[in-house]
Amino acid sequence: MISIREVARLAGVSPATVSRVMNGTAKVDEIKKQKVEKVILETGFKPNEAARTLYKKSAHLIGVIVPNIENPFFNEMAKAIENEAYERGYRLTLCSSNDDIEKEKNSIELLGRMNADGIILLTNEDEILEKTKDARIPVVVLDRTVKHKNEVASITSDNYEGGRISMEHMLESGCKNIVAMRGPQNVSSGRDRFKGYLDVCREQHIKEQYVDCSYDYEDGLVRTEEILKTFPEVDGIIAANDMAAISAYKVLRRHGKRVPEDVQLIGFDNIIMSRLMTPELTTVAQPIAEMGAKAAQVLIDHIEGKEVPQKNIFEVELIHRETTR
Amino acid sequence: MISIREVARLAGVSPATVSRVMNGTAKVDEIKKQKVEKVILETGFKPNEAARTLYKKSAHLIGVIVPNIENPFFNEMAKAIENEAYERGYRLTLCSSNDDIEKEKNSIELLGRMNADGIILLTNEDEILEKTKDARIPVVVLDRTVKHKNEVASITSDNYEGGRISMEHMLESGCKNIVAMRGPQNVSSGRDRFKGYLDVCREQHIKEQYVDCSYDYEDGLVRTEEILKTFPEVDGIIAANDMAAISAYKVLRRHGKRVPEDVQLIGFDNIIMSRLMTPELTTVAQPIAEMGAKAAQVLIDHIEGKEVPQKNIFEVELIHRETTR
DNA sequence: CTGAAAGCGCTTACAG
DNA sequence: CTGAAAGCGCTTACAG
Repeated sequence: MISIREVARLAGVSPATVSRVMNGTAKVDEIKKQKVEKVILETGFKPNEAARTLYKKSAHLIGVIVPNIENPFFNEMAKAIENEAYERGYRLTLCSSNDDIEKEKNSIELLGRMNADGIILLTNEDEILEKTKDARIPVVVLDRTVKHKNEVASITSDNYEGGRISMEHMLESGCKNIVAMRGPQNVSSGRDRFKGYLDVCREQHIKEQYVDCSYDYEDGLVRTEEILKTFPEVDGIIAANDMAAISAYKVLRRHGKRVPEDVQLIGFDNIIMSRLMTPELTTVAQPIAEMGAKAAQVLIDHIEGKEVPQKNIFEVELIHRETTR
Repeated sequence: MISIREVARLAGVSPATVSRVMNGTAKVDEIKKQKVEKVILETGFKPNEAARTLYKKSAHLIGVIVPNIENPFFNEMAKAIENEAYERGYRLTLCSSNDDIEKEKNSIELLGRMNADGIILLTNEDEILEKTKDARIPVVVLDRTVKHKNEVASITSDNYEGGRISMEHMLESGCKNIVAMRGPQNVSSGRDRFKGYLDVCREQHIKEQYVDCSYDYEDGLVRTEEILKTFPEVDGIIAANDMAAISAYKVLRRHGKRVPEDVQLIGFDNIIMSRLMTPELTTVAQPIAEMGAKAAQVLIDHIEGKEVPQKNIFEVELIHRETTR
């Protein structure tokens, strides 16, 4: 690999001048500038990022930490973050624990060693929070609210409103016997969605009916069985998220229930799969792409010294498709 | 951030000794060693990777280049690669073009600047091949055969056999009027699968029937409509891959066809979604996780100077689920 | 076994 | 506008 020194020699200037031409950091005599540019083109010279990083203490790198990259929701988020970060000249490294907290901690440590500029956290683990805290890197949290003061900002959607919308829609669709899956209560999305559901119940004097459920496919299977056993008269299921709704559909079909004729079904998130499945899933959409982009924007703005809003809440929207009337 | 020099000072040794303790690259007096380790622990010192990379000209970094990360197949592959690479102490950066060839080329250039150690290519673009060639980084190709001599090795599954298996299974399942989707003919997987199908047709004196189809969901929708129009008597569809099968199922249902009663359906790949959907998809499985792991192994072995097998072909397997009898 | 020194390839005060 | 010099934080011959 050719170095800046070599380029300088070929162009008859100093390395400093080559650097200035490359980065546009100072005025350079037009003749010399063109000469340097010519040499760079001819030699295919590419500056060594490690050297730059070493000097600047910034790798133009953002770490994204997700609980589980197999989950399409996180996957789509990561994609959105990546797009925005790329536009702004930052790269991404994705750290997924897959229930392996050690790996996740390692990743954060590595992020520090690699001179990462910031972290976007989609995880709720307190251990991870600790780690990010002493990594001394700015953190933006996505899909949950701020917990610690080292966290610069949070990006969420209006999960409470989403919870209300899904219940209201089930009611409007004529369900008489609705059962909700209560999502994980250790994350704000789970709590807020459920609270929205609950408030509608109270306002309409409907008795709440729910089972607990995580956001995973496997658990969705188990919990739907539980619903069918506990509430055999159920005619509407509010799933914890789209993934659980996909499980619910499968279990309903296995039990010979037609959707939406016998049981109506609504998800949450609007992951891509919700549209690919047949029947297409009615769901409450979070603007996943916009949220991811916003997270990247806010983090990078902060890295670059700008003021950023601490709270960023996105609106949700009912996507009426085929699993409800 | 504290540096190695500071650690050395606190431990009363030279930076060289600290380095030797950290890396275990030379014998160090036990007393000093313990002292250094103590200081490292207390200070939370983490070596700066940029400095290391600069000296070693290796970032322990592998680039994975996929045509489109939205495609679950590539996604699952990347996941598998990441797991294996992580075990071996390498990180990954994912480069996805999303039809943006400029972005992809930029990514490869960046890979070079970042002192990446190797590249795993899942793409077939000739322009990309050129770029990787002059990046002078070892390349392993996944899911297609070697084209250029700068490519160290290839990892594929037995697509030809898979093509045969799917056709044979449709026949055994009693289909009388089978239509195949011919996958993209510019990639070896598409060509080989189709050839397998074709050979079974010839051996059994069956007239071949097919439409062209890409590996995408959207195209799958269009092509299935085409099948239904051109071959209204169809009772078996061999999809180009699982994604196209998911589309096919949707279109079949829209036309009131029952699966598998009226039309049987088989996919290819065994992506996770094929099991999540309802009905669960019969498919020909490629061992995605093993293939990804192998790609990482072979590449890293090569980076580390070992001899590696040039051709690595994995067996495929029929996964009989609910869309065929 | 160990330290001083050189060097990896950049960038940026500093002096002119 | 421009170059010589110092420095970013490591690692590894080299000499002892």
